[in-house]
Amino acid sequence: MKKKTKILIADDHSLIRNGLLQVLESNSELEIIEAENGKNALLLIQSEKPDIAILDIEMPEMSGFEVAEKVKYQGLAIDLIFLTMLNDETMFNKAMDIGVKGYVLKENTVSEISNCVEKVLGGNYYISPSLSGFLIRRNDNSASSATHKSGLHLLTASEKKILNLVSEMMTSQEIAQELNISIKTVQNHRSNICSKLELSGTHALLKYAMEVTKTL
Amino acid sequence: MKKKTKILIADDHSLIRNGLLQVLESNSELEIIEAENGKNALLLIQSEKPDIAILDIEMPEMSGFEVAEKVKYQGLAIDLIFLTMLNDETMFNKAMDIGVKGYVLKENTVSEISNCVEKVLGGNYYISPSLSGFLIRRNDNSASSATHKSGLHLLTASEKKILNLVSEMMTSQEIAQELNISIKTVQNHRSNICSKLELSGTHALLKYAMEVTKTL
DNA sequence: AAATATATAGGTAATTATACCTATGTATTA
DNA sequence: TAATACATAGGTATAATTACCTATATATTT
Repeated sequence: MKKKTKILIADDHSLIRNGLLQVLESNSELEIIEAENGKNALLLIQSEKPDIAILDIEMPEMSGFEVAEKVKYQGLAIDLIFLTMLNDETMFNKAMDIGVKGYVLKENTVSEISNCVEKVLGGNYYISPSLSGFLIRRNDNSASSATHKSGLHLLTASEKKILNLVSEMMTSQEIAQELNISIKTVQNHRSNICSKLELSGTHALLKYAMEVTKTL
Repeated sequence: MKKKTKILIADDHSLIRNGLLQVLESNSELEIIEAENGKNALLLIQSEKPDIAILDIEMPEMSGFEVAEKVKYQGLAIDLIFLTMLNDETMFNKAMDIGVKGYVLKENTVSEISNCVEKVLGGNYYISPSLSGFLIRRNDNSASSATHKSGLHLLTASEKKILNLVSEMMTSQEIAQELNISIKTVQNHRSNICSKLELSGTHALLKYAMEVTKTL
């Protein structure tokens, strides 16, 4: 008796889980297990050792991305597929960096999911066509000399520390007190970050800081 | 031969439509038709005259809410159920005002949908328990004058509109251009919102606006 | 030893946000 | 009719952010 391919579906929306189950169950080669949050997904990956995990990125307890990080860190032999509502380029790049094999948007058709699963089972990648722009841009960038989208690599340790506090909407005055340094130092760091990242405008830095940190 | 109850499912995500179909088809009393956007939903409501329409609010071409407005305006005999990702209190109140009979969050369980359909078919309302807070607050408002947690109820229509734009980190200047009004008007609205909500501090309003909108 | 990067701190100016005012026209309510 | 709420717009003041400077001490690299 041939061993079935085991697939984990992790999504907090039972409606979505149901839909996926429906699509995937039509292939009798597959054994399907489910998790309703990231924490359980990780536990099931560890105990049930599925071949593939389809992870919703936006989940309670632990995000799909966090699950992926831990899975990769622990060196578990599993292929990961991200399923998400948001076509966020930063998240997409982070997913590619971490070695995710499939990336599908929920707004795509049902058949995309089964295509994706088949491709990944065959050892290939599958990226939603809607995201091909991200993929092209990504290749262009790694070909030339590494212009990160986030630009975080350009920043020094102090600048990153301050960027974090900025992302929490702290004023320069508050940051200065927090770090026991002069407000002028904080202002200079902020200004330097802005010029390094080529940010200009009233709340450009705050906007950037929140965008960068919100997906972490 | 008894006439079947006809239900329209309108959602742009085929995954969701599939899930709903699965749940509702287990009841053989129901005849189900589908629409993948608001425009087609309205056309099908007019031509097929279903008894109930389950409308996704966030749809291309025409939102579920717009469909509901037109349906009510035309006096069509149909009960409406909103199915949405976002637990937006403003939208919820607008839905109740317009006479929507059911309001279910996609994050709720599948069984909620069938519960909801049954209740509405029986002539009752069905609101997701997750939204009971909205409902209570709504009742409190019409009765006494309660203190909302978010305080959004204290704001006028213009103030809410501006709060939304603030949450997108737009400057007063940008908001003024967007709305074709004076920057002073915008600044005054911002200031008034701050005092109404008892916000004080440098970016208090921005912080509040982002917190309120991020959980929707 | 010289050059470079970094953290620190000060100066100045322009723009913005908040915090107070006043005031007018309109619409609704008592 | 009088009172109230609201959207609009202006004035003034303070604090904050961004955008430019300069400058010093320390550590690292060449």
